[in-house]
Amino acid sequence: MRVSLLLMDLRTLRYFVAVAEELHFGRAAVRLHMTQPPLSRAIQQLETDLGCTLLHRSPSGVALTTAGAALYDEARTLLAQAEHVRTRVTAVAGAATLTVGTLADSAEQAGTRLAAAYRQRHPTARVRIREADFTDPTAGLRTGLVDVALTRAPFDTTGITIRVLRSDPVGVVLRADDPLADRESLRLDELADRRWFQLPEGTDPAWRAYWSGPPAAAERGDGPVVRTVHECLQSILWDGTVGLTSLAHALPEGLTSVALTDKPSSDLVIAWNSTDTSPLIRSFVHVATAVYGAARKTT
Amino acid sequence: MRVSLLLMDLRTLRYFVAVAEELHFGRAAVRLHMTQPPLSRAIQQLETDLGCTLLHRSPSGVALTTAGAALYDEARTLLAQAEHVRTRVTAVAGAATLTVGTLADSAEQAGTRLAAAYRQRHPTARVRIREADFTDPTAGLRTGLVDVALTRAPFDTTGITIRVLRSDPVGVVLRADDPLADRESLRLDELADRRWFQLPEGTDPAWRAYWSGPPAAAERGDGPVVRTVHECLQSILWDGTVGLTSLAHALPEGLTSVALTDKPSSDLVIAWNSTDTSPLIRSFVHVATAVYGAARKTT
DNA sequence: AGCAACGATACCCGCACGGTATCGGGGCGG
DNA sequence: CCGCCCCGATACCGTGCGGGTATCGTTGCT
Repeated sequence: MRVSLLLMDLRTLRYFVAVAEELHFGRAAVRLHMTQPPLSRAIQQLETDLGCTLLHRSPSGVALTTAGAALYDEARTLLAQAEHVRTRVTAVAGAATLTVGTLADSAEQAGTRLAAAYRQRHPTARVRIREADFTDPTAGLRTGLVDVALTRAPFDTTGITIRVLRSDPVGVVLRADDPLADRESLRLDELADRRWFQLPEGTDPAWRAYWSGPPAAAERGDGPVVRTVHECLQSILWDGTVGLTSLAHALPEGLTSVALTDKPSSDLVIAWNSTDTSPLIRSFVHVATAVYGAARKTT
Repeated sequence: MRVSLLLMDLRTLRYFVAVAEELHFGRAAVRLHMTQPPLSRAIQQLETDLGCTLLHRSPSGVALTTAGAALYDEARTLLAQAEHVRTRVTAVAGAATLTVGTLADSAEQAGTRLAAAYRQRHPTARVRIREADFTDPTAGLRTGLVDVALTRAPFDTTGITIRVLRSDPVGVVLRADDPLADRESLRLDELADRRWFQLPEGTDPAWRAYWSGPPAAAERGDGPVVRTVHECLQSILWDGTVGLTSLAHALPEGLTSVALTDKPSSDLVIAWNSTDTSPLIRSFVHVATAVYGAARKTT
């Protein structure tokens, strides 16, 4: 029968406060980052809920009724107290620390937006960043060095839960004066005879296989073993090695990237230990999926 | 991008308070008139929102963390203050009066449930009931005697907005010793030669036509003119007249009703002047549609 | 070991919230 | 005086979330 009917929640009160201060639905809607019609409706519902008129409407504007003025005062203090509750509780919870592992430049610019958004929501939490090199695609998740990792698939996910944040096409990085540097796109096997990066032995096999160039080159194993982005770029510049990269990156002078037609895209993922259900991690994942688009959960 | 993410609304806090007091998700869910799974989820979301664990879960029960205990105190006071806001604002609005018109027994038992639910939501509002007779299907809406009417369609709805609350089959009322009283169902024309009630001249034509029996009888106009339920019943008992009624009613001793196969159902409606948008009326309509099932709006 | 209790998870559905498009009506200028 | 404009209200639509049912995993007790 649905008789709850309690519409006076904090969201609606925030709406009303905005309208009461702007005395104009359109401007209030802008301030609330929404459009005018649902705001009008929300205020109407609030009025029917309380059973009294809060605003005098006229085509030239809006004025508060006495009840509206009363609600404005009450609502402001209530909202302030609600914020107070947040800070109080998180203060009692103490300064928790969340350690985020990133794989080289996986996070790039969005990572800073992510950290900013997260710090805004959890001002008391400490966020430590630990940047990993190519020896560990989990960036320290398994060893417990970090709580959550921004990294790139694929790697062994037993015991680890990941969420795909984005899927980037992958290309090959060449010196700008390479004969193939001007091509629109390439196939992997066109570069099978080049020297390709190798990842260090002992790293995750799936991950090593994905990033180590074409199978033939990986088999030969005549390329340099790289651990950092810097090593990759230097070796390309110095001895003409080639290597894979996500095409979203900016490259230094003297290097270009060419799209590959036969290499599956690389997933930027956020990962955490499946057994670790701390709210800070949940919240971080939540913010991350919000900052990037929608995402699907796996493993 | 959806970055609002402010889950700490009053509803969620009510949930948490219930769990904190019961220390048991199942019992808390019962108290909240819901089931356990969405409650678990809501608390989880609250924890990720605040970024700290509020409850220690174990298969044998639940315990508050220090943060949980803090939130419990804060939340209780905040909820109390929220209720305070309600009462404060409605008090400032003053004791408004809502006059409800009912058409004879249209409201019947559900009417009392409606009034109870409405009084519970608006303790300060005065509700006056004005019972109308059959001379006015709007029960005083047009003349401004009432703000809102519980009545029966059809009638002229220009300038009036109605919502159908329910649709009742209509039957004919007979003396229990009438030769046709034992029939399972009847057609209207089987009773065309009887004397039928007539409604007073000058009432709404559509309404008069609907309730005045078969066209032939209405044409003859040889039945008594009735204004009240009492008059109807008395005239059936005394001189064998017959009349229409919604089959939902209980009838006094000595009378029975028989279903009619060729009479369209009668709509129980709630009606108000279209120009009258007072929140009290909106709220009353809202409660009414909740008390009866879902409903559709017309005119 | 088996069972019972309890919270968590998976999955589904209806609705409410927020969006776009449009209306109505009062004020003001040409 | 008519037409345009401003502003709030309404209509309608799509989607995400809050609720539901069914089931699982774990733990403790018998």
